[in-house]
Amino acid sequence: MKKINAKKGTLLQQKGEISSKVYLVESGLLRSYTIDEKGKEHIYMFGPENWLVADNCEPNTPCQLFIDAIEDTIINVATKEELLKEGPDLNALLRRLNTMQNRIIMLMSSSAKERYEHFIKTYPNITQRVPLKMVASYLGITPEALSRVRNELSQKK
Amino acid sequence: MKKINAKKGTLLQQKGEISSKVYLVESGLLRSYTIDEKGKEHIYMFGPENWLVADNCEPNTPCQLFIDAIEDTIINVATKEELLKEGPDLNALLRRLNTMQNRIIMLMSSSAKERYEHFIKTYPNITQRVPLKMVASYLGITPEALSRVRNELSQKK
DNA sequence: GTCATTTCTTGATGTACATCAATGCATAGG
DNA sequence: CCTATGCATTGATGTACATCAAGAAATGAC
Repeated sequence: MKKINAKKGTLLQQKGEISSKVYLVESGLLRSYTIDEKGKEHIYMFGPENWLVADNCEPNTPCQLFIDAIEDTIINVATKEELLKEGPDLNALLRRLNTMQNRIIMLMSSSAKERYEHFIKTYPNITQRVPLKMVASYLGITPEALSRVRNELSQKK
Repeated sequence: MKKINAKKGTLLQQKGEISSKVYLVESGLLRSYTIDEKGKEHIYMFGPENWLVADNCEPNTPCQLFIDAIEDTIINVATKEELLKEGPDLNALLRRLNTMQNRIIMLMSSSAKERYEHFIKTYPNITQRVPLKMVASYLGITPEALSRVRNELSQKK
């Protein structure tokens, strides 16, 4: 468990690396994402204070995610082996599974607008801290589409 | 840990129930799914032999998923508390996280065709055992769209 | 401060997929 | 055996979103 200080913009991990680490965010903000064949980014997860950010790839296979710092960030880094030995936090794991389940259901059944509304309710602080195009990427839509959704919502009031 | 025998069509759990159980499939096939406001089903997961099927909802809150038997199925049922006491299988948990990560990335970045191709590679046996409309539901597309995708793919050869 | 870069927005157009409707085939139940 | 129900396919049409392009506003580099 090593504490490191990642300046905004620092790339912590690349897609394709074998030995992926686990990043416990103390302060700041990380993000994990893929880049598809067309060169398009898809944000998988934001990692604000107290989040555990990791690529959940299979052991000894190349990972899928890039991880970088959106803000200057202080992180505790560990290998997965270290973490397993320490005995991982079961409740945290279950919470993580819950988050992912919600995300999957959301992606399968909700419109762009519904996803955005859910996002600002669930992560109000993050919305302020990242460019909107990253929110769009997290929601699985384009920045243009998000802009129009926001327009519509502000009209309504 | 109680062993039960669920006939094809049996509903094991409803959306909205508080105390959701964990179902370890011995033989047969389960499925978990939601129904959205428009009455549309979205299959969250198939549970063939040796799969653990569960709604990963937060403790003491209403769950989101229906779970039923697609085939005559033999299951071991446990409460989450029981399972936690026994000490859960960490590797299984990590594999689960990996599966969900792949699913999320797939939903965010792939076309209907790509998702279907990935599905038949990953779950070749399931494709044979369920109606295509359930595959479509799992992939997040309509049966009509899946039919056209399959058409296209068979033309190509 | 100035210039360059990124971000956000707006409009025009394109497209992948949904929806709706009709038909042919299975399958299951009485 | 016959009928009802569910499943798969096909065609016509609709729509939510993507893509492309341009401009304005904010941010950052030096």
